[in-house]
Amino acid sequence: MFLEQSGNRIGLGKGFKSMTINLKQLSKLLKLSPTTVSRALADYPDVSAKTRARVKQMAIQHGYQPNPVARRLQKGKTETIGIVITPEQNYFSDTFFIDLLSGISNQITRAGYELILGVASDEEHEMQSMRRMVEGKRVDGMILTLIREQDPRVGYLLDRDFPFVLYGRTRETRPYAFVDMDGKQAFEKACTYLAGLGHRRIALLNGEPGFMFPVGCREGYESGLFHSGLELDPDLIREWKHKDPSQSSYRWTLELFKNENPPTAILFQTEAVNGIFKGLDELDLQPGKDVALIGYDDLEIARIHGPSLSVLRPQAREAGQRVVNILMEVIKGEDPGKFQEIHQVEMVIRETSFAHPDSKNIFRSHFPGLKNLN
Amino acid sequence: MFLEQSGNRIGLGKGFKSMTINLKQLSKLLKLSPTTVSRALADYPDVSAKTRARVKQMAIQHGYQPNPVARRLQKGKTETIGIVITPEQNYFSDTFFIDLLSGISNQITRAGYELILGVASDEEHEMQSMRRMVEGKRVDGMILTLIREQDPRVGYLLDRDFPFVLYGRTRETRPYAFVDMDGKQAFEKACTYLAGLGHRRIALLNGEPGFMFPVGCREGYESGLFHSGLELDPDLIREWKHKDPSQSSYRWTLELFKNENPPTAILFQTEAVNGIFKGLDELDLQPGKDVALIGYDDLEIARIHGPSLSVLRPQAREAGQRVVNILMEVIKGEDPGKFQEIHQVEMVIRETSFAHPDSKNIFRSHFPGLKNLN
DNA sequence: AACTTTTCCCAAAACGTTTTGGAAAAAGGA
DNA sequence: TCCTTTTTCCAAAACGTTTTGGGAAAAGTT
Repeated sequence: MFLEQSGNRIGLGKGFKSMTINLKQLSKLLKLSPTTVSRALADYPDVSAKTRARVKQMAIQHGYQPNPVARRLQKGKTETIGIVITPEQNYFSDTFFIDLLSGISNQITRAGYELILGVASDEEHEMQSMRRMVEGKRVDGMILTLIREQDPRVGYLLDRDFPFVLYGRTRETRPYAFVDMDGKQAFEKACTYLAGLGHRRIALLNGEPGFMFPVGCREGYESGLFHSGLELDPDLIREWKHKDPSQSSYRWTLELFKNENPPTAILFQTEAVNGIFKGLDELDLQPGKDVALIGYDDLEIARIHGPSLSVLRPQAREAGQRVVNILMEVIKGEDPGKFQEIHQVEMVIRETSFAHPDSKNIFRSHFPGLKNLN
Repeated sequence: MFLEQSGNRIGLGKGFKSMTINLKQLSKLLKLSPTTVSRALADYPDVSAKTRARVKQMAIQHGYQPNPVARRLQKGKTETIGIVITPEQNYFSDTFFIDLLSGISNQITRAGYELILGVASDEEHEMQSMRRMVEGKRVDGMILTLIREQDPRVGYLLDRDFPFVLYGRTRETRPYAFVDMDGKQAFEKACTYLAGLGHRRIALLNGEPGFMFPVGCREGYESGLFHSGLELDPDLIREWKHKDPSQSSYRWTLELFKNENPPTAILFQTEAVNGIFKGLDELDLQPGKDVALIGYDDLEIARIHGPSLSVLRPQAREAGQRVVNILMEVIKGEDPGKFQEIHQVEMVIRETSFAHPDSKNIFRSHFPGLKNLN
């Protein structure tokens, strides 16, 4: 009764902000030692059920929450994990990266941890931002994205035995933890699928070299061609740039069709879709009719252009959650080498991937002798 | 000499991670008290220039950095500021939001602070995430974006006198700090400009109602019409949705031109550009020829579609930096009401905003009597 | 009744800083 | 030389937790 009156109603005017309660104050209220209160809240068995209940009730009544900074100091952990993103990261283009981040963030919150964010304009600042976090003892672990084939960040972290998890993979012989999408399998599946629809000239508009992701895509593409009995034609492979996915993909699309034996299908990352559609439009080619398309990533733009885009759809949220769960294990001291996950990517067939009659005509015009188109 | 040998070369194999040095250890090395070392590094005047130099040199030699967690506890500050983003935030669509974030992040780092990120799936989780930061004493201040007309977050923070800065504005009578773009002035400028080019039917494809941003855009639009002696036609105003900017803007574009007296120009947020271009294409209208376009935000997609898009270009990076600088002042105890900034937005004229002959023809066909088109 | 075990609680130390309130030594003034 | 001022340093306290290492009381055991 007294408590109700003294605790909440009054003092609301101004000092509300400072009305946060202390462990010491709480323990005084309970006529217990701080030790016991702390242990009661942490469910230690050496505090009686009765007092534990009493403590907890009083704690919620006063809205007590342990000061995280103090706990971190005592525990010797920052309860924080770090991530550095870069604007170049056109992963940001649409829902994909935010989905990944969403999975990461939610899982981190669930663990009572914090996510600190660095934004770096280039490769050098990226490293600098990470070093600040690591050497400044600001985080317990790092999450790395947009991995390059040769990625100095990985070596750096391995050298000092600092916990980290990659979203993606890199060329590194020492064992490390990662979660990656099976881009290879995805592109192989898409390529085989298109071949099955009768396409014989399948182009690849791939991501920027230097990064690891396009490597898998290309492997899958080549493997898909091989298993379909098709030959690899270097002229059908192009790379768009991270800085201007639309412009570069537009340019490459035009170039692809200057080929005397142009493609009837294109595999690409969905970031590039605007450029491709513009290029095709300019060439008077209809997506899903004259040219089949399958994009990697199911972005919002994938659904706006003329016929809706068939896509390979990675589960970004789930991947983000796994990255965090794994990182927590690594922080606990588990062997990072044990955690190497490759997630399957589903294929969503929409309108751009069907072998249209016109597509077959184009095809025939190139190979007039052929009959069985499968 | 001895130091070189003992310090770096050896011990690299494994224990590197634990090779971080302490204030106590450092002071022992220097044969000084921790007090003096701490004060030397903080440039207090009561430590002699000689020892200060000695301390600093030893500090960098051993790579000493004060443990931020310990400092935070002692200083009673978290040295951390929080931000919560939501996937709905299609601000993420392209460079705009990442630019804002980049400005924020860099300035925070410069101040020696940390940026912690929450990702919330909806309005409710947004609040929840913020409360965790505030009531959990995890941050010294908050940055709010994507502000709604009635935004419960603002009231919440004002109620407990917690430092925060808005990127944007809301309907709230109590004084608070914000940085906002002058969307009103921008749209007024664009509208007036188009009117000056002879356009008499100017449409507005505005952002989702409920948010504050579209309010200013509309005000500017109406004001621009008024100053150009044009009448407001409610039929020329539509709103796209955050969830699917392309789809909804596509739909509304088609609808706009069902009007018996259709627009010859459209003002919109660039997020919606894909839908508009698709709609116009379907209607066989050429952007920059049959219809003038000016978008708000200079995104990468603004440059890919047929003619390059004229845009209103807010300086996101600068705004982000200002937000942080202001927040630091508010945290120090300055009156938030003193910090209310409205930044100008520049207009970049490219290809879609010129009054093309055809545009005038369309215009004439609607107002056959008129002569002076300005 | 005496001894052992279990239950329940707590005082003190520790985490790594910064700040407070001097104190010793050096320098200046008479 | 003695007193005052300035310079230079430091011991101790504090920030708010959690963990360590018991210790007293209660309950069991013989």
